[in-house]
Amino acid sequence: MTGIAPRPTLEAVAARAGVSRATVSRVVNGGDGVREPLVERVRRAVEELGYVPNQAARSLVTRRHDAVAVVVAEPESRVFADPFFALQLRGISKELTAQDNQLVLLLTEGRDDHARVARYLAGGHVDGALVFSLHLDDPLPGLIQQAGIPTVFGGRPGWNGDRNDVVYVDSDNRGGARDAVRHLVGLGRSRVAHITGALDQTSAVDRLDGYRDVMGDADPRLVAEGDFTPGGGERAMRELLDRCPDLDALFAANDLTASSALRVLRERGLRVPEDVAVIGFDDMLPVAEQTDPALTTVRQDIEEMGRLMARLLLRGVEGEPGSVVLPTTLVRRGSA
Amino acid sequence: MTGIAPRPTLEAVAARAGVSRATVSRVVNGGDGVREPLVERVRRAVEELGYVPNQAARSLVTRRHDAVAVVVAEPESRVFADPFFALQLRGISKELTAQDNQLVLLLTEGRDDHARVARYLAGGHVDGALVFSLHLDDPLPGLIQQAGIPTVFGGRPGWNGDRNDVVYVDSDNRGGARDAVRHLVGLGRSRVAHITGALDQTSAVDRLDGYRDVMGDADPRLVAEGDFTPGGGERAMRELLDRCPDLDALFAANDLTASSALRVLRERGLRVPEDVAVIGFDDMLPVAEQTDPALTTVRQDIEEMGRLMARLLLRGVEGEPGSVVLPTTLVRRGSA
DNA sequence: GGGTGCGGCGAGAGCGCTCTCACCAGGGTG
DNA sequence: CACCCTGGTGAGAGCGCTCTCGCCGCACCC
Repeated sequence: MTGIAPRPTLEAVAARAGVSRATVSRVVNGGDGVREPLVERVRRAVEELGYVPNQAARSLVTRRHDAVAVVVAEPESRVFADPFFALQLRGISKELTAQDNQLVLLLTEGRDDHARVARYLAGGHVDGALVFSLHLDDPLPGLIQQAGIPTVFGGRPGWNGDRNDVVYVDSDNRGGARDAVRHLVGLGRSRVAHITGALDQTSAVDRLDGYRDVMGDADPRLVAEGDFTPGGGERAMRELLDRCPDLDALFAANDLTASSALRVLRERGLRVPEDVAVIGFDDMLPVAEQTDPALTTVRQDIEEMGRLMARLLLRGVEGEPGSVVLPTTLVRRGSA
Repeated sequence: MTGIAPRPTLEAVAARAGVSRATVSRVVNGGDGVREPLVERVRRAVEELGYVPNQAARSLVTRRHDAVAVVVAEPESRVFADPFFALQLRGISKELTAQDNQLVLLLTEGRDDHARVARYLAGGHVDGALVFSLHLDDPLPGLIQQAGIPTVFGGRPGWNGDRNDVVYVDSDNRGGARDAVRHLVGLGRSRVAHITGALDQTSAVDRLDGYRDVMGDADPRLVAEGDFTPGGGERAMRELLDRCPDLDALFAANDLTASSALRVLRERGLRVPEDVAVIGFDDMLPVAEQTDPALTTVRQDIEEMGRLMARLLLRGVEGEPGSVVLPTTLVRRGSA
């Protein structure tokens, strides 16, 4: 329909401003070492022609891309229906935008995709990668490390400790869990139960560890395994009530779990918080605020985690000594 | 730490295979017009050297990028905590991956970002754009159309009709709403209320229109304005009950709204579905299945919408006559 | 006044690829 | 036997940019 406007090149701008290509390039890239009147003339020419640098040409010589890949391994669809990830993505996007970087999103579906992602990353299309490693046995992080590009992980990767060149950003899952359980104990509760998350994820393991830090191994029957989903939470809660009808508090591994637990408790005629005090984890607003009663929970600043991941990556992973663990805060509402 | 492996070039592969650069290029790009033995030799050389084409160099000459931008205007943070978008993104990602395209995610925060996005798109970094235009007064779609790159919209854009060169993918919001309301009427309900979505979004307007298609303008007091959020749903439900205590059914603009309405109804001592039958919209699983009773709702295949958007864009927008509206289905659960 | 230094600018190479074009077989055709 | 295709291959230009290098003019100093 419309004639495609031929995009102006550096050459065109140079001609219009009456200078060389090199000078235009200098101005476009910050203008150091060019005298003011020339800078002005070039700026005007750029403006008038609507010049936009060709990123492909630029990358070809600089070998930089001003682009970062965000890799999300998604073995189960559950992960993606999770506002958690969306918020983190948002934080990442904000930071990248602020630094004039683009966000290339790589979602993987199953094992076959791993090779594809690894090839893409190794292919030098992006300057770095932000990786969400969700499961302990996920081969993806390893493949990516092999690709040899700067990488920051979201959440502590499973193979912990043995590789100290790994940079990650995580919440203080263990500390947050401790705070929650201590709060319950401070309320005078002594039979504090815990529904874990999916234990192939470090966040779930860390939260369980936090619980144990306070409760010790007192009564192992007070711990039931969940999987972060409402369905798993429901099952675990029933299990717990059958095993330990005398429990007087619950620390759930996340808000979704806590929310289903709340339903089971009501169904059994137990009052919250009078009979059983309940605390969740995440502070996912649509969930935590809408339960009845509203959920006391451990807040983690998810968006900030994302932002930090991006910042760490861009500031150059090499310089950074290690990882960042963000603090959590207990948010008191009605349930405990 | 490690010596950075110098990535092999076409030249290197050509040398190893004993052919010219041109021939290697041909093989890498499909191998048409090259005789079998040569193809084999080149393939082996590629394999041995671990050659990966340099996308920047390629784009420089082809002016293609094999990358598509996904633009999400996000005036409110609400949008992003929405699984809706995540699912669509997933569909898009699957389709793009299948076609060897990359997904560049552009999230906009407020007005200032619009110019940035427009510049990026006009800058020819991507081959096309998928745009989620959420609000009627959003200037972004206009700006993007100006950028002159192929575009497919997610959801019918606000400025409807007057531009028939606009391609979009949408659910049959109006038809789905009709089905829902008809179902309620079929249940013998006559006082069917409606809580709308945010009426600056076409999906909300279309669902309201669907409601009116069945109910006519009978009793305007049976319609209350919501905004797709739980808070708005709660307020609207109270309003409705105060105005029309005799209502016996509710069609809510989405599941989140329906879910809060359910809570208000219970709080007022009304039974669902005996006293008031309730239907939502979306079939967002974590929400719709976890309410009490489980929510009857209008399902839209969100992931398929995303996939279709990508397909439409890649298949060449020019050839396509127009837009696609996907059907919805009523999912019966306990609430109606 | 002639060297020396230095900062601003332009010339030109070259990043790794695609694509046009010319070349060169080899096999039909008149 | 000269001719023309036709299909496979290589040579080479050039995409738009950055960056090194060398030149030039202008102090500055001995």
